[in-house]
Amino acid sequence: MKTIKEMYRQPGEYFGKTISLCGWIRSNRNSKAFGFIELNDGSFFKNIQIVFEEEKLENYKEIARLGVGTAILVKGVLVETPNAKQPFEIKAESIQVEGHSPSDYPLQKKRHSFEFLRTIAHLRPRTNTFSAVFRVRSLLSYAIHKFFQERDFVYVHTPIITGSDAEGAGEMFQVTTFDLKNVPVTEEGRIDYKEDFFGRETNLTVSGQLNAEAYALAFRNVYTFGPTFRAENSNTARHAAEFWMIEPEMAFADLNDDMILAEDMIKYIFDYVLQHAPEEMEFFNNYIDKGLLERLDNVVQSEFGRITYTEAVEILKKNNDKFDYKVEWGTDLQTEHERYLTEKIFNKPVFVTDYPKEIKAFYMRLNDDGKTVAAMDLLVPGIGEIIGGSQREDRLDVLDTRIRGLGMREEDYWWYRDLRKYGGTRHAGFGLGFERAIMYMTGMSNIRDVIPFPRTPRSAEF
RNA sequence: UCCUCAGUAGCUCAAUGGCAGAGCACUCGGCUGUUAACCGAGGGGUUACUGGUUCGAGUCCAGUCUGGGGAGCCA
Repeated sequence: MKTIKEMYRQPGEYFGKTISLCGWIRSNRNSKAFGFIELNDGSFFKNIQIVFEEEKLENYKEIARLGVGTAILVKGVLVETPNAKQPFEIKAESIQVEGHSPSDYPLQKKRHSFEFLRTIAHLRPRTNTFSAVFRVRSLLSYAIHKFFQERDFVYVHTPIITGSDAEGAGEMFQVTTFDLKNVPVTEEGRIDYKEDFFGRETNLTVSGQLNAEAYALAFRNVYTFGPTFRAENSNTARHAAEFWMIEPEMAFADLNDDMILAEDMIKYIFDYVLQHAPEEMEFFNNYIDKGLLERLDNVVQSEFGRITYTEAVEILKKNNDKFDYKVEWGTDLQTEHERYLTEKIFNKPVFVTDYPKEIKAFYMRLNDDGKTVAAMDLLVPGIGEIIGGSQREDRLDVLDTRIRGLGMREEDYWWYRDLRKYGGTRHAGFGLGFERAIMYMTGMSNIRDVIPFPRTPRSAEF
């Protein structure tokens, strides 16, 4: 059994030879005595054309009637077709049906809306677009591991179930074995979590960062790559309740090292996919986003922009008449401001650094000005924030002041504080939204279309 | 959660308050090199749901549900 990918990659090896292929019919056109089947076997983005003739097949009439989606086994000879649209085709000697596809098969050999395809998430990987998206997702995933492994980063599996609501970052999904119709309560009438499975309140993780820091302070350079959960009622094209995140963490590194790593990583993984999925990338460029390849080439070759929050505010304030929300130092940048920076001012990815401490998380390192923290966001055209990172606060007394100032309890962070107490050092890391990277890479504009079975508010059908 | 737009055949969409329509798909027939093949015929509807206005509602009004786009939160 051969694959269609082998035909396309080394056609010369197979010309004139009889080969077997199995796959699914994408289209079937025929006339009285001959017909053409577009076959896709999942090994490759493109299809191969099967020519079948009445005089060669005893089951010609049956084959001519087969619908889109039918699984078949084909034996035939690969021949060159220099004057046709396709480079070669299979002259069938026999075609056997493996699985029929009745006429109510929802996929047609024409364009469907992404909205409709989301309602048939189990069938949409059989379409061109989703075939390309999910092969790129796989390659991008591999490229990320390759990038970090080549640099001797240690891959750490941080927990999915967590006992800390660490960052206070958004709503969390609670994990419990309680019978929700009969929850144990204490004498004071509160929920008695001591009776729950873990003996405490637990949730699905919103970030592996705090755990990754512990391993960075042992292995120096580490990364996590796994699922993350946010129970926010976010209804946008860029948010999902379950998504994947890559979180590198480096000891003996500052914010500048962090940005260098982020830039190197983005360039490396994009370049890897461009080289290993040329057919898919060309498809995206032609049918999803016309300027895609040009923009990605620009990303791989250009230096990312860098600007401090304070400088960005100065620029944006001069253009305040263009914005619905006026910019003022101390407020967080709105989407419209971020897009203006990355799309109009820089026209390429840009790091914005050193945000006011009030609008950033407690673990970010306080700068010498006492007003800002060593944080960085990487903004990219079309998507917005794709990476958020920082140098971590490694001075225990400063960290404690921050924790208390935010009304949090030091004892809840006892092990995190231990990392500063015993051999603490400067360290930094960031979080890359994996799906946002895929969106940027493919031009797909909705996060629901780059996750195989997406989970969003009111939606977990598959 | 807020703002906004939409929901009509399997899909993509038309239809001035007055007979429910087209293209594609599907079924049947035809066709000797097709490329989302082509030609002919046919079947296919609780107009998202509930209520209201009206002689008459796909169309107007109210509510609900679902989806898209935008915002917030963020990755």
